Amino acid sequence: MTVTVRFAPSPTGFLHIGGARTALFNWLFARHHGGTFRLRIEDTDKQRSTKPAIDAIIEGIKWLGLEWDGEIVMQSEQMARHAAVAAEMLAAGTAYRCYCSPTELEDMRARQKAEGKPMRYDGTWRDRDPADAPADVAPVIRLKAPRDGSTTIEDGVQGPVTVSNDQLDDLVLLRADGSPTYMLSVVVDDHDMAISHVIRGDDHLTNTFRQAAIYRANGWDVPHFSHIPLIHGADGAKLSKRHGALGIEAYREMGYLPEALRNYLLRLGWGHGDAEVISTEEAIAWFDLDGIGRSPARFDFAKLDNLNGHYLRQAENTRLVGLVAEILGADHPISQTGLACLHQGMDGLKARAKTVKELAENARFYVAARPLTLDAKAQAVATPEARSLLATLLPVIAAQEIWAADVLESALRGHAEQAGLKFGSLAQPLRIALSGSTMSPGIFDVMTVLGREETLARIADLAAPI
RNA sequence: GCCCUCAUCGUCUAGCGGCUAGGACAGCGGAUUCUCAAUUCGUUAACCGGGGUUCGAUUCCCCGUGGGGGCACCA
Repeated sequence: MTVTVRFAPSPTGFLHIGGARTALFNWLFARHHGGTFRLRIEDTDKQRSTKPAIDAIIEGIKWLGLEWDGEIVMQSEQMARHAAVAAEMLAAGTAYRCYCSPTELEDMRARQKAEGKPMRYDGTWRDRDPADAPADVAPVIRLKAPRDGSTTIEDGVQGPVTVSNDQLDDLVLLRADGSPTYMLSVVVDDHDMAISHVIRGDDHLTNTFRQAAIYRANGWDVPHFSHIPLIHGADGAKLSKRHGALGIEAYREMGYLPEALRNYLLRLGWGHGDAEVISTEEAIAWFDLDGIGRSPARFDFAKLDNLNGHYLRQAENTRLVGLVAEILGADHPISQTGLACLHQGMDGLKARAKTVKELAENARFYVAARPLTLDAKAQAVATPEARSLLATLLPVIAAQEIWAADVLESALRGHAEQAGLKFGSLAQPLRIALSGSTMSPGIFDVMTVLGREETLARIADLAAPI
């Protein structure tokens, strides 16, 4: 069987984390089966769809590395086709015109709610003579849905799910203004695009029964559905705008790597034995519907951080320098020597960061101009004693002919021993002189990266005058 | 209100009738160490409740409780 899947976001906002995971699962499923992954923008709601949202979604998908196949389908461009299908259904007798006004429908629902009955269209116009149609009311077109029996779908995640057909009403296919509803549009588009598997959020599960009725009314094959549970916030509440429902670009800005986010999202709601760190190749090889969990998962930044740190350590230095320079360069342009320092110091830097943002902050001292500003903790270390200690260290360091980490280390350890000092007691003053902070990569690596001249100058800046 | 659905450590999960209920993150303790990380060793911690079915239930069934979703001329 040819596998064709799609990701079909509606551009009424950014690409949020749940959507990103849905896209990822679809992409992996397609790649796993050597199938096709399509992108369709469901922009039929002209009021709420915006161009910036479309761009943000496309950018987000690209950033995540989920390349789609073929052209992007804009749902709004298919509206004439959707309307034509509605007309065919009318002609075939699988749909009918309904002249109920919105007020009548509201009253109907209010009455049903009061009586404790399910809120559904009662089928007033289903069998009524079209001759009774009021002349001044524009009708909607409704599906003539099956009323008896029940509908079962074999969901790839939830298993068989059955709903009694009396729970389903005659949904609107075409609005009074002639525009298609979402229910019609998705079904027609999925059929036209030959979608074989629909993998989407849980929130569509009960809609699936209505959609299945549209497929059947047209004699079309019903695709295989899989409904994945939604992602919740850390507190278990539904992800809302104020509850961490951030756009994917926010994660980039927070300093997460796309491969880390992919790995995290994959594990959130999908498992493969004990596998935790999963490469994209492995993900493609292993991904299956069976592994998708049935219960909603909470988003956990601590685990994302851990994974991100892992991928940061794996990442190419050149790439990281580029990302860091982008952040640091926003304040001041970075000099060539600064860039060189970032390159050379990156091994030491990336081992200590969880996010690109943190990496950039930790790297700042390499590109900072003298004299360095000491942070609060560093200031506490910069006592008069520490300053005079630095003064005594200066000639020892300056005397080194060979500027290399191991040479500097043995020189300073030797000096500490001679002076009867613990090595740690001179390491911290040196660290704050070199980096302005109480934590940094190893001081000998820092010295090597900064070079003799800059190292001596930074120490001299802080050393007590002799 | 009606319908659908879910339920294992704090979190993500493994388990698919018989296990000392496993792993990962976080936490805690130790080792290492020039700081912070990384690394490494160890450790705390879970089957929502009640009924069944069965020789035996985390696992199957029912009820309850709790969470989520849907019930539009939104998508």
